[in-house]
Amino acid sequence: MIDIKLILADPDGVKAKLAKKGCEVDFAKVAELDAKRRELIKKNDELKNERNKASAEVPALKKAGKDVSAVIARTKAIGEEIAAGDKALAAVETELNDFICALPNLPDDDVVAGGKEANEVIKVVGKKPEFGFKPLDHVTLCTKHGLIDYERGVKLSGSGHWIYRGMGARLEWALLNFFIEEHLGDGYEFIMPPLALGYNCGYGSGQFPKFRDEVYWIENAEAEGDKKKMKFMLPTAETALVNLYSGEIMKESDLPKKLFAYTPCFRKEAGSYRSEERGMIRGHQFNKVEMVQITTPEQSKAAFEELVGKACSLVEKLGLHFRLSKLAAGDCSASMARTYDIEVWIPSMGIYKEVSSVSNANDYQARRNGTRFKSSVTGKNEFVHTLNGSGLATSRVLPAIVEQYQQADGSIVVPEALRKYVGTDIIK
RNA sequence: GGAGAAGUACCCAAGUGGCUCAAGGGGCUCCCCUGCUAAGGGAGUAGUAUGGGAAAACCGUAGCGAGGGUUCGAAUCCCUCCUUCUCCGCCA
Repeated sequence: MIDIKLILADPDGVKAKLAKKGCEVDFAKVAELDAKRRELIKKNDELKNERNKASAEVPALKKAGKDVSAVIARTKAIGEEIAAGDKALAAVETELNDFICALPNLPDDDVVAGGKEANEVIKVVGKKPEFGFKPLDHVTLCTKHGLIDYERGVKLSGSGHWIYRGMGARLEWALLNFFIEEHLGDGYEFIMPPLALGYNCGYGSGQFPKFRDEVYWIENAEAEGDKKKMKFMLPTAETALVNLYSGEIMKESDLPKKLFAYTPCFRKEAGSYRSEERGMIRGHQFNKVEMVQITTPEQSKAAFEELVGKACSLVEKLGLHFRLSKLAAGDCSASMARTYDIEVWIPSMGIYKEVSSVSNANDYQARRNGTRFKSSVTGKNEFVHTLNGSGLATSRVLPAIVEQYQQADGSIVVPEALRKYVGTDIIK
């Protein structure tokens, strides 16, 4: 969430930044509510002070054998006033909090305004493969080689589900292994989090309340109506990892914290199907290795570059043609100040599809979930910065590999980097 | 899933309604005395969040696992929840 102090100090500046994301806001209400809040706190604190003092007289008076009924009557009256004040304060704070929490993160200064159309391609790596034959699409190729069983996936769990089989499962597993080894080599810690998370994780990562309808909820029949008892299947490991140290004060010497996790990811993806997205371009469950860094504010820019570099390096080592785009403010997700996407070429679709999205949330997520560290710069507890990047999601890498590496005879060459995991050079 | 016990600060721990706005240790920090390694003496040690204040000072408020409640007053009594430990049950 955005620091309310920043909103109060520079409402127009914040407004201008949010406008880059296409978000129109009016902060008059915030100033008003905050003034009301302070007034109520002041008044209530004074009343509490009065009550504490009066109440402290009681034992002394009792000891002296004096009548305490007058004091008690007075404190009782004050108590009633405090109760009313607390109630009013809670209402104001809830209203204020709901408003602030609904605001997206501020984009970085160098992130341009606008939506998808304003995205900027930063670099292109490799070339579109040229086939001396009519190339097949990945659905045909995967079916032909028995790599993916689309039909039985649907039979078991409905549309948007598929089954990796045989060499397909080995290829998928090889990708995951390859990513994991790379991250281990870079000194990142391997995390295997729970796949079902509590509401607080969704909130702390900035995905809730806005996206709470886009995840799968596991309902607890006995806890019906109680949100806190319900769990949801994680839509990305980011949701778990950025909450790892929530509510804690980290040591500055432990930062930057470099983590990665392999998890399946579960998403409803309601209404987002497009006719050309056949096969495994968009599914309800897919595998992803996610990188997360938790850093000091000073470290976060370098950490972002590192994550982008790592993600690019993975695609590059797989020998795939891809491009790197810097997203415009409106195309970054709500929690993020900046995002770079890596998109890999899918020949059959004639477009680039995202395989990695690297983002810096700055302190937006940390403010929501309360992750801080003792800063040697300010001497105070400061919020950390959180960054995340897919490294990588497999569901589009595998189609890209299958399509980009297909041969005239229909066989598929296994990328060099994966051979030791797959156990073969070519899938025939 | 069931039964019992517990959760107090960096750690251990006292504390069943008001001289506890949390005792006492340990540890840590500083000072003194000794002296180059030991031992002793003294002081400090509730972080944090938040309101007032130009303010580093200073004055309040909240805070004893979390959230409610009772009360003039709650670490203490009541309710709900979380976590840990012990035992039982179930189990891939």
